[in-house]
Amino acid sequence: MLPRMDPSLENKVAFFQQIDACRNCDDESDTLGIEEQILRRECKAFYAAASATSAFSAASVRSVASSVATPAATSISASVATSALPLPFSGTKLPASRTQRTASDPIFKPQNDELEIIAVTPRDDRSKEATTSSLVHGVPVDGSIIPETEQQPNKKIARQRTDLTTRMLRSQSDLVQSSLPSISMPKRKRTKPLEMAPESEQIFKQFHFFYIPNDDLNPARRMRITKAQEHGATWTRNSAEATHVIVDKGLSYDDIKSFLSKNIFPPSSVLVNDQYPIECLRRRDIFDPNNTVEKYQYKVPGDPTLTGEPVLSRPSTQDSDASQKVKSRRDAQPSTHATPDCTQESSGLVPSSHPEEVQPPKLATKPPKGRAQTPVFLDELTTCINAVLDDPEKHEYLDESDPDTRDSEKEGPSVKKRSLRPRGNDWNANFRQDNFMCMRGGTRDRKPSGPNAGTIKLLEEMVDEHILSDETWRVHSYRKAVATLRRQPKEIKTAKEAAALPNIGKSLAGHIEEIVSTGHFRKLDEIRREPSREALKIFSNIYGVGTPTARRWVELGYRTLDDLRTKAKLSVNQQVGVDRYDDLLTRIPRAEVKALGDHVKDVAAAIDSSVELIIGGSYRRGADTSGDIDLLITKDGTSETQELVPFLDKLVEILTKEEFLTTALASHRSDGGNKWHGCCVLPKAAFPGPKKDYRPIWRRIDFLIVPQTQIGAALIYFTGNDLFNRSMRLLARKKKMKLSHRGLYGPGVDEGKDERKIFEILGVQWREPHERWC
DNA sequence: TGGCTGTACTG
DNA sequence: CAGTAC
DNA sequence: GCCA
DNA sequence: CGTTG
DNA sequence: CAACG
Repeated sequence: MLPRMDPSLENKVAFFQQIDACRNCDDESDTLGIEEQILRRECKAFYAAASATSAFSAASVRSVASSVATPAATSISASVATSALPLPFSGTKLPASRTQRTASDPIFKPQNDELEIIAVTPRDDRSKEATTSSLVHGVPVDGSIIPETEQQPNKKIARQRTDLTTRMLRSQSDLVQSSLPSISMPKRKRTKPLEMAPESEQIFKQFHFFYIPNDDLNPARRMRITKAQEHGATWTRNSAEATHVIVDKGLSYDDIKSFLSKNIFPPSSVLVNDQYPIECLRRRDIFDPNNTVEKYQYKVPGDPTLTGEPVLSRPSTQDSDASQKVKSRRDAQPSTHATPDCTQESSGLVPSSHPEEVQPPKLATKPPKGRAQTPVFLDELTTCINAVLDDPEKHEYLDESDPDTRDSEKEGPSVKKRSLRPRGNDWNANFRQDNFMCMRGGTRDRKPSGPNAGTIKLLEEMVDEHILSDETWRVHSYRKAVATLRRQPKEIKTAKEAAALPNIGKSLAGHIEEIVSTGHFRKLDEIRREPSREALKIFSNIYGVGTPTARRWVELGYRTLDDLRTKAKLSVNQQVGVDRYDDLLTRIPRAEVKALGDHVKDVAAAIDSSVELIIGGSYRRGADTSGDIDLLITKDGTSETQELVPFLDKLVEILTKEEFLTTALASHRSDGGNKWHGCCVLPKAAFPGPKKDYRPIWRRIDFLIVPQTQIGAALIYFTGNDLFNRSMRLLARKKKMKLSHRGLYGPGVDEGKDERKIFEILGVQWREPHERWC
């Protein structure tokens, strides 16, 4: 084990960093009055989140990437990733393993940037650095940093909360970037060694950032500050010299207004939220936060200038616009209701708490704005969806390369405002509109109609064939193309027309034309003619059977389910899949999903009335039938999955005893078991009609226990749909963050509790569950 | 030419 | 790890 | 299969 | 046989 | 599960 671990070195490094960060969370001494409370609050939250979380891992990223590629070629990297995976404990048992988990868990948190840095750093420096840094704080750093290839997560790494006695008050000078491109890397204590970015990326040079709270006690904030410094920014504590006032996420204008009024900020200073610097880095450009496509994405919630001005009012403009000045407008504002409802959806930032609506939400949300017409924002989700399955053009702003950008450094401290290309796009509006259309169909399926219904149907059939052929990426492309086609208001008849659309290339365009003109899709017909195709299809519909297995069986000469029953060796899950083949393929009427969910809720309430159950999946999106039932189980005040394990065990035990649950399909394995997969049947008692007609139909049901700190991310994940999730994740990644069912992570970002905030951070306009069909 | 979502269990 | 599922 |  | 991938 | 120690 030890020797092999080398590959996970990065993770280890990151792990230590995190521990370090956590440790510092406890740090309290502070001097800044107003922020003090805020700070503490934040630290606490972060600490909890950090310990409960585990999703941010480069390893997993790699793993995913590799899994996508050719199986053979990727095995190595994949294995590496796997080996580094900390298991999120299992639910049911193994208290022992838990200890280990605690230690390994944090490994997940590494941030991209850090890993990169580490990767480049020479080993020698590392150890040296580590030592140094530990001294810096006068705090014994737990197990030296990554000694060598040796250490294993195994070693007990106690997450000690050393009271940070040594809360160093950094002097301004310390804060300012050390001009020396330190050789060492900020592995452990990054107090001083800043890993300065290349000259070309010193986009913040000449800028003085003033943070609120203005300290680096919060690990997340510290990370952001460090990042900024590495890119040339100066961290100032002198409000008078601030060029940018960066307000932490979670703080609204109201929270800071008094602070603003008590200090003097230059009129030219810019008030932005913590996302702004991050975005600047991503774009490598100091853009105008007031004039971006994302509109108020970088403003502080409640900022009077936010509500006050119509979105378009100030086109590009220069600093002239007083709107972003921090200065004195503090007086006027509060009145401007903090809830900029109409102005921008971005207002979403509003701390409005939503315990999470449990079901398809109240209609209220929809009504917004009369200015709906404004093509103005395409929120990024739209963007991301487009990214994933649509329009290419609106991506431009994501460009990374840009030699041009940096040259213009000379400008004064004034903010350089560069408007991003305003994208004109009506089609975007169309897109949105269409999307709605889809949904609206209402409870019913929204597919029957549509100008391209015929074409879509054949293409979807082809998708199925490609699935059987295990042509993953082709399937992906077809799906995206279908999604594009689905939202076209007019019928696409020629290849040329088709090819002009996003996600439809030469090949598919040709197919489309063929379908439209001949009414047939030869390729499809051919494939279907293949003998054994039928068996292949039957087999891969078995739960627990994928195309490889199905194909193998076909090669072995099997053709029917009976063949399998008598001749094939079936895994436990596959046995269930075969035995209950028809049941599990039968769609579940919405009413039954609800009935099943209600039953579980009743039982759950009897065990612990404070536990909350939410039916996710397509049901939450408003589907009239579902393929299975997803139940998210959470409880107020929980921050770790473990806390709900006992409950889940009990729930399953009872439901099994009363024969609601008929079989378990998965859930165990050592640790990290946060879910239970199995089958259930509607209780006879609940069956409408004569008992004699009652035929229990086995349904797939999944329970997922989620600490409250991750419920938002979990909801997003388990609400889907697929394309929607992929879009979100892709977008997150483009923004150097990572989204998983546990939360959204990235430099300075760690959000899992609030579904809306995740949308916000990603710059995606909020969408109700029923609007998430892509 | 390489990427295309991200995580966890099974055998 | 390959395969499968969500 | 599409895209950057 | 238990672990690892 | 297959490979490994």
